[in-house]
Amino acid sequence: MPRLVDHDARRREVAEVAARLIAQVGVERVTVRELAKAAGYSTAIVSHYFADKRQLLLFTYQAAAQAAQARVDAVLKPAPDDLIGSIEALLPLDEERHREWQVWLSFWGMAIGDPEFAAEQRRRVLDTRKRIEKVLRAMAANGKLPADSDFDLIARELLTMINGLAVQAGFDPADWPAERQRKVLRQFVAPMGVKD
Amino acid sequence: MPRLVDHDARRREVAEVAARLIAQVGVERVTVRELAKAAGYSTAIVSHYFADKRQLLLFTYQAAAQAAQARVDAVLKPAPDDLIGSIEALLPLDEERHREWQVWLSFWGMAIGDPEFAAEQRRRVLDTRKRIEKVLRAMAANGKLPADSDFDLIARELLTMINGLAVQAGFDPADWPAERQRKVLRQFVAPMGVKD
Amino acid sequence: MPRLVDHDARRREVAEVAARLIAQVGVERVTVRELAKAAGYSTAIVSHYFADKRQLLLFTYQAAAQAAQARVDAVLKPAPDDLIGSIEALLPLDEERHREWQVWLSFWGMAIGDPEFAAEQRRRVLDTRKRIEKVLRAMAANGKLPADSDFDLIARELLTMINGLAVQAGFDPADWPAERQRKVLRQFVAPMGVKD
Amino acid sequence: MPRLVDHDARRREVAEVAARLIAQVGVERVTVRELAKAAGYSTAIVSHYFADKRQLLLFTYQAAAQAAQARVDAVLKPAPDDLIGSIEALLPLDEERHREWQVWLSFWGMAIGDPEFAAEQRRRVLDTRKRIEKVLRAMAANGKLPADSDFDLIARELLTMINGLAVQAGFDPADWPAERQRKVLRQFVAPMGVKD
DNA sequence: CATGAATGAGGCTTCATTCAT
DNA sequence: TATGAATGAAGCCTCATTCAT
Repeated sequence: MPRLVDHDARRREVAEVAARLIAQVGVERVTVRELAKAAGYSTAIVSHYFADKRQLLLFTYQAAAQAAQARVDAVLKPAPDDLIGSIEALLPLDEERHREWQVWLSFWGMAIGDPEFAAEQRRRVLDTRKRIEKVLRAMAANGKLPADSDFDLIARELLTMINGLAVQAGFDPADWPAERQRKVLRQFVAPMGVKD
Repeated sequence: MPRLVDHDARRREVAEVAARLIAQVGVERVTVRELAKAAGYSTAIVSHYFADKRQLLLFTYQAAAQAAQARVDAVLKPAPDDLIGSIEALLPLDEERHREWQVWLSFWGMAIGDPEFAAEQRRRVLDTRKRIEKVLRAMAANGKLPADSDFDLIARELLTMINGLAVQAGFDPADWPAERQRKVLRQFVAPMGVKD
Repeated sequence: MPRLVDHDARRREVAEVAARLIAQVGVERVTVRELAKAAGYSTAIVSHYFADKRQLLLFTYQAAAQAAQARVDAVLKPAPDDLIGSIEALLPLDEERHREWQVWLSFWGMAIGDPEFAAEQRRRVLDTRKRIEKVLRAMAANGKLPADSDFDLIARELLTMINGLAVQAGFDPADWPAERQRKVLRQFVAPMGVKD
Repeated sequence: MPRLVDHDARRREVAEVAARLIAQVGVERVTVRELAKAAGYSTAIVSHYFADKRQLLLFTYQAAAQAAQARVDAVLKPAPDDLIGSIEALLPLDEERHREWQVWLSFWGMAIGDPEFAAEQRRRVLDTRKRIEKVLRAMAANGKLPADSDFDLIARELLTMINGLAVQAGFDPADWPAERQRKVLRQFVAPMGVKD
């Protein structure tokens, strides 16, 4: 009987290596050879677990998105109205999340001129916005936000800020230490009329 | 007597074509051949006017940045404290500026893993922020803003918003018509205590 | 006690599947993976039952040759001088034999540049010619053919015709229905002075 | 001004090298690298002059077909009813034509499973048959053949013989010296009632 | 100044084969 | 006996760059 391998686990493993590489050199400069070397396999490993290099990248993108979501969910599970917490789970406040944003930024570049990745990006933005909106509604239910707020608009503003912060911190982390990011975040949230 | 050619004009011309191509297919998928064809020159055009493909791209980046700056300057010259106007000169409110942001987004992808382009990006962000700060100070001088405002912080917030809006509008222009962008912009600016 | 497997039967089974595949896609495009899938085994099937992919193909070639011979023998057993019958047993008159010729044609292509397969092909031609010659001598013995005929030459002519027909019918079966093949066959045989 | 090159001549040159290689190792084992080496160019030469390796092979096939036709035409121009001559122009009677048939045989193998090459093969067969038929009609016009002959059928028989001879001579040239091929040819033509 | 020809490096992918289980 | 995992070699192709003209 042959050695059996958890196919999905191996895919995630490869995708994880890919993400690390992307953060370092950019999606478009990730080569199968480099990836294989970094993962400790031969170049054929990619074709073994993915139909295509493209499929690997798509999977990597989605895996990264899921990881980010999971982080947010972990915050919201005990406190479904923890707006600040769920946003901070997304911001590049530490090394790990900084690296994650490097990956997003790189994928954005790829999405220009690649309709499928652009669509994926749109999907993710929409999804994140809906989650933020849900948090806002939970806040309203708890009296932390006026019930007649324009939840969609506020969610858009918040996501706008998140993306904007991430872009800047992504390219200039030294100029955007966690404290400064949090300060801007508070500044944005303050005028929303949030009550504690 | 050799035919004289305006070297710099030719460089700008090529960069303009490059920018158009980048917006369509992404920086990393722009090939010298495609560029030459689009520009109506031979493939040797790059080596002729630029040391390198890389230099061409860098020049393209800088040229695009200058064009954006010029647009802002045109607004500020008659009205140095026109905050909304100068910001709107940057947002992807119409087809042309949308295309310009596609170029930025694409360059961001390239900047991941390319220190020189990342530095260029940092430079540009800093520069833009300084310009916004200058507008804010002009506003303060005209009594439109409290004199003790944290100009740096506000400029950061505004640029954060600009980048955030551009990312989202860049990938989903249908979801971000000019009016919606302006609405978010006003929403951001309102709590700043701007007086007219 | 290990499960006993009829090694040879398994080899023939695999070769049969290989022949089917060859007729569809050509020898050179038959992959072990595809073959394994079609046969319902794992990719290691080849190494198990054959030293090599090459040996598998050689075996397939020989098995196909034997099948054709068996068909001829079945005709000649009851009637050793049935020239027309034995030739028709070789011609691509129906779907099955058409498929068989696809296999031969494909192997011919492989034989170019492959001395071993070329030798195999020569062997088969020689063998078939000898069998035809034997039929001719049987005919002579039965008074159906002048005893002083040049049996070798006639056999060569007949095999020439068989191969020629098969090539054309192989690539254009619609243009070579059984009837037309038989017509040409009769036309060739007629001047030989065959008596019934 | 750049060095100009006769594009078509270069294509024919490359195709000629390809044909030589095909006769040696078989179409499917011709690699771009080997071809480039044999032609004295870099591997990029193929993509330079052909869209594809496949296109190169198709071109090679067609170029070889044209060369064969030209040889036949050269015979028929001064003597449009020279049946034997035009057929001999096709048979593998010398080294050059033997090599040419190696190429055909190899392409046949490729045509199995490749509809486009199979169609090309059908086209060529049909074309050659029509040319033979034309010769037959010229013969009839000159009283060398009964006017009511079944020209189509005779042409089919002759082409059948040509192909059959070529296959056998192709794989066993030692067994098929020119004289033997001619002998079979005469044997075939004799019963047709040709008058000189 | 400008070009088309030609290159060499390197990318992705496919495939027969080997190996531990 | 039989398997799925994994490999390394090799294939085709693309591309930025160089060079003679």
